[in-house]
Amino acid sequence: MVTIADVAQKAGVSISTVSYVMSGKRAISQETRDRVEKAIDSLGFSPHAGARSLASRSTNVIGLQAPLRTGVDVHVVMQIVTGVVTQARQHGYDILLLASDDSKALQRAAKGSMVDALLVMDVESDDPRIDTLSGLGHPSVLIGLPEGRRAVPCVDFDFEAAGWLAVDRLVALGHQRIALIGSPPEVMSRHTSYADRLARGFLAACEANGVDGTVHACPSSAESIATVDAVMTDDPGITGFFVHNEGALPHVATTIAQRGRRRGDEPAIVALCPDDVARSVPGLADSIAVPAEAIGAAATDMICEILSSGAKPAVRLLPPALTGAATP
Amino acid sequence: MVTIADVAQKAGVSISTVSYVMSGKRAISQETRDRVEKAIDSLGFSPHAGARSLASRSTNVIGLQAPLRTGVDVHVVMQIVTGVVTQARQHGYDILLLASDDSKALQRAAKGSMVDALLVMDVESDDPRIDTLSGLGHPSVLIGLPEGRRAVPCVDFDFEAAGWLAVDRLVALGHQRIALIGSPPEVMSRHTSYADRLARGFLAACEANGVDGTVHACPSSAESIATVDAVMTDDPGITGFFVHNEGALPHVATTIAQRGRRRGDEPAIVALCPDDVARSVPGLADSIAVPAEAIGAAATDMICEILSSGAKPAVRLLPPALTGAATP
DNA sequence: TCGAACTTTCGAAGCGCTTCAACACTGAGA
DNA sequence: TCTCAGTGTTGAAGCGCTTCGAAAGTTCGA
Repeated sequence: MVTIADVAQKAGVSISTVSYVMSGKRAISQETRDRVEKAIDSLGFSPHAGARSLASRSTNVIGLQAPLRTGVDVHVVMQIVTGVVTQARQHGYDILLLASDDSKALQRAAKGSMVDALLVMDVESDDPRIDTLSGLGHPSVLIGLPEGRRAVPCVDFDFEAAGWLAVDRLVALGHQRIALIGSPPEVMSRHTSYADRLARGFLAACEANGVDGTVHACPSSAESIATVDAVMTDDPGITGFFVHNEGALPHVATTIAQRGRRRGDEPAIVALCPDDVARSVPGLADSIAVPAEAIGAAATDMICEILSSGAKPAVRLLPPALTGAATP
Repeated sequence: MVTIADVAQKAGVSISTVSYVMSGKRAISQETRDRVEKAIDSLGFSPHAGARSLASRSTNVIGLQAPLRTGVDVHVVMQIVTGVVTQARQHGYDILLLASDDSKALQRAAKGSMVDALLVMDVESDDPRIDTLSGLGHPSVLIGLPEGRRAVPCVDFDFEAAGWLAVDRLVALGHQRIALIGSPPEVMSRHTSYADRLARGFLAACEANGVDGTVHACPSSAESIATVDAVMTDDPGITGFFVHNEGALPHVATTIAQRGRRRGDEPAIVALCPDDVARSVPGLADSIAVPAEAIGAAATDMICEILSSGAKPAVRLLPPALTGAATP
């Protein structure tokens, strides 16, 4: 293993000089700097992360707690993680993937000085991890928006605004009765933050626009077909659909189109999902992109800012935007 | 921060005794052990990971290079990662998620002593990372099966056997003309290892069974519908389908069923995908589960074994198994 | 010419842990 | 009684790095 001492010897300087060349924390003459850098390159030196973290009391690692259970929204989770990892590297950080999504894992990472900060995904309204985090003394950012905002920095998509946007669009297309085909029943009934916020925005917008809006939980498998069938049978007047359910989307889109054709009207669907998912489903009027990768990147930016400049905790909601009609 | 010295003082023993209690590397009397453990608990001590890695020259971290690009097989990637993370924790390891999927990232992690070993996913037939790995001096396991097996340990699903199994099943169901609806064209044309192996097994089994088999690349979006349409039009005699394309599966299943109904026969589909994906798609005859989580776990087990007992590199292929008919 | 004020480089003290050699005991065998 | 093996515990030497205080060298104004 090449150590900083080897580099120092080769460059004919002291160990501390090498260290200062690398960190830039003290002025070093150009000539010396060149010599040291050449030595570093030619020896292929890279500093021992453990030694560095021991001496500097920081690891340059961020812990990421991601919901690894398969199920809803794999694409979204994946893209958020991608955004986090990519952006972290930009800032010179690496990502430690935390296993279980409990408080224990967070504590282990923090107290063992394995990470400088923590990023927690899939936060629920009354998540016990929030308390854990505040007791930990490590900076942290939540991806998600818990109820009764505590003084914890959060980053999320503005689901409420997305609800409004979808309704506005469907109304503009001339639809008077609108249904939100949403998350699976288990997500709805846990009152997961994003599902609640979406429904809230959706219903408020319906009322503001003077149109009829209903919210329906929907399994994310093929069973979604039955759900949609039931909705369309119960109220044949519904012609506008706002779908937020990645797994169900292909089934739902097909079903709605078929039944619409059969009864002779033209239902419209606005989907809320990542862009590439929308693109792979035919027959969508429009879609609202969940900017999953951007969410991950934003959360990472925020935590890096807190780490470097001690920035204040803040809540950041990324605004929704309509994407033009997808696959015809 | 609580250090080992605090624990030692509280327990009235030396630092080294505390260390030996934790590592179990030397005999310690039960009485002393109890006292130390009580001190550890009451102080909430957890050792500094950096200090530990500096002194012991091992990090208890495994680097995982996962293909984070969205696209094909998000579920599979996700499940493999889950398997890896979960199993690693069982063995006392944590996972460092490597950003870009190039050699640089591997070198950075290894040479910086950030990890004890490397796990590399999505390996292609002639992947340059294989050479990088052998030059690194760190144990590593590939998830995937590169061509011309080098002396690198590999874990993967036995795609070739899966090809045989699917054909056997379709033949048993009475189908005489069979099509493999496979990966997207870009995957096929890169000669990605798994796609090749699947096709090889499929074609060999067709020949052995004396049935007609053809292989078709297929986009993983709704465009897959056109592909299947074309296949069924070109050769109306094809009634058995073997689908290995997660994104296309819902579309393909629907299309095949519809056209089959229209022309009055009963095509059968065997899908190759994770179990829960299969369950969410209606109309599958059977499916062959890709045991993604098990693959991740197996790879992790293998690398841990190499780390602990210096086990020999080996290739391990997980066998396919038919899962009973899915959603009716 | 002298010292103040810089600039550039260095020495050494840790950071918190592991581990080796060695020490202090105990009990058993000679 | 003395030695010897075995058991349990300790002191101290690092592991490779950062960083502080200070030394050495330079420049400049008085």
